[in-house]
Amino acid sequence: MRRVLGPRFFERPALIVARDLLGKFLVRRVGGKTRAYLIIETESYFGWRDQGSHARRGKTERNAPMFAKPGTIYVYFTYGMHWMLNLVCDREHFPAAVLIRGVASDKKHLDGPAKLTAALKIDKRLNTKLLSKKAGLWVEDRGVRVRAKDVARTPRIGIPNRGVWTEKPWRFVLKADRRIIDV
DNA sequence: ACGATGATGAAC
DNA sequence: TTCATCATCGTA
Repeated sequence: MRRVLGPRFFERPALIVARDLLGKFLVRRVGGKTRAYLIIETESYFGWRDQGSHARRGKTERNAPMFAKPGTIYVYFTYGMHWMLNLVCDREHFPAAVLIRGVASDKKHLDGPAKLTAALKIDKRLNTKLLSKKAGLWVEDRGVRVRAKDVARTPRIGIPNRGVWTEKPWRFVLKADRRIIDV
């Protein structure tokens, strides 16, 4: 079973999409080579009120892709060094996205949002594009069933001093991914 | 545990 | 103009 996920998958609340992305595959085609990576860690960012989100102060030049159609790729540069990959969710004009924080292949374990973008050669050239084979980046459902007991939820990383928004358990981690990869 | 990295947007 | 940020690596 191999199904490319389209806008309909992403046209749901970011919290739902973040959970549902665990066990799906992020597929990258670059230089004629295609590689698939199991998504093992995500975080959701939801609406204007979310004080952990780039959209917390409204639309800006940088965060504009968050307001675009679901399935849009939002890549931003931070700390002067790192590219972050986000997949836009929910309806158009509502700022919501899922940050992809970790992926794994049979060879590599890319734990950390900047590690995976470096390894997959993801940078601003993908920003604002729709996930698609044409863009060279898409998501596939390959039939992996993720059970509730294999999912850990924690507060999001790197969001200090934001009150209740710091505590929201909006980070999702797939446990025991090694077992799933070996299947 | 801390400094370097050096884009972006907001606070001052 | 200065500061914090959805981090990581090297050095201590």
